[in-house]
Amino acid sequence: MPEQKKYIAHLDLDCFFVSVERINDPSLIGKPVVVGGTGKRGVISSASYEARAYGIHSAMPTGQALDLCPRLTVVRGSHGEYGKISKRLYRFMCDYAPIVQQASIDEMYMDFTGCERLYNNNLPGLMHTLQALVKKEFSLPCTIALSSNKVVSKIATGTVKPAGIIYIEHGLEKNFLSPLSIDVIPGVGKKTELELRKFDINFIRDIQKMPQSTIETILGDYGNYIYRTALGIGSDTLDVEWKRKSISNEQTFGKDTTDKNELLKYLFELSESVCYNTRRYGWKGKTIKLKLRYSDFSTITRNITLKESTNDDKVVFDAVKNIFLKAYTRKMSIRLLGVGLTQFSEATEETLSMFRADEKRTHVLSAVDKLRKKYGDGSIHTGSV
DNA sequence: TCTGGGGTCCTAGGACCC
DNA sequence: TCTGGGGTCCTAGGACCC
Repeated sequence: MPEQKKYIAHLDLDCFFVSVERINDPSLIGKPVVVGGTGKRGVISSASYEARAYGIHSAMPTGQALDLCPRLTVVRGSHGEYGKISKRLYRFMCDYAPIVQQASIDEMYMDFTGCERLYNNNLPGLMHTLQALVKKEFSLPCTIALSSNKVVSKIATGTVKPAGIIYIEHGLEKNFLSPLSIDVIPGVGKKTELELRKFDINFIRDIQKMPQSTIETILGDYGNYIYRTALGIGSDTLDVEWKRKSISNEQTFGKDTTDKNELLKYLFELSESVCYNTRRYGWKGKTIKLKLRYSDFSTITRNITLKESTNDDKVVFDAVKNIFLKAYTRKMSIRLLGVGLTQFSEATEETLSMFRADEKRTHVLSAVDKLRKKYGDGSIHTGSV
């Protein structure tokens, strides 16, 4: 029996956050609009195509975007809603594809291998149907690509956005990729792009033409991945069992500060919210991470691994406070602090009730969590510094 | 109006153990 | 005893993605 042909689709929602806001407020349709921070230090997280025409893109400071387009509409956005819609769309697609992988809040892969006959030997036609269904059922525009593997499909959606459909036939992957710029390869960011351009490598065809060893000399082991991608070779296996590996919370202040008491107060709140989220998963973390960004944007991180995993606000705060006081050495104001938890284990009933004192504290914490759920996040704290 | 917030993965060095 | 070699865990930093 000949090897089965793989059919991997990549679906990408077009300027997802903006599209959702346009459902809530149709007056935004057709206008340059962005979702992002409206404050002094805000940045863009999603830009409509009308806004992109002005050179506006995600991660750009909002102020800069307003300079480029003074009539730009900036919407704060409702991130909880985006996650819910994303989940609904995932479940919707599970009715059409036997395997679906949620790749991010606005992207998914679908494996249609073996479904050719089910869809009348017309999978490209199915892509059009799905696109129309997403528009009809979710009022969201999207782009879909179909090819033999994930990375080719992902690159392909990027070439036909927004509202595009593209099908790369088996065997034509290399031809399709050859005229494209190197920076469309997922994983090639600013640094790698610059490094490759130094060697006059500007298009994927430049990589296709060179021996694999050359690119490996430039990029090390990473060159192997880049080389294979350039040839159109990539994974055709979907990862459906993704598990979160860290939970963190960070905050950039409205104004930089050197006030230690104020900074400790922030660390306390960050510790609280990280622990709250960790408890919601029923997990405990063993490694606690502190992130500190000075006003000159230089950033340091400090870790500490505990003997026992925890999701207790006080334990995390005490550890974070400790490493913060040691790490804050420069006489410079701070613009951001972050707290994170990793190395998770399940917080089993057994471990939760190992000690009486612990148990008592767990009761207090779950009572606090209930109140939080009822009255919102900022309503209650378990103490203060 | 200079630069958010949530993540993942990789590297490299040091500690420590056998 | 002028000092190997793996393996694993931990830490710090950095590139990258959405």
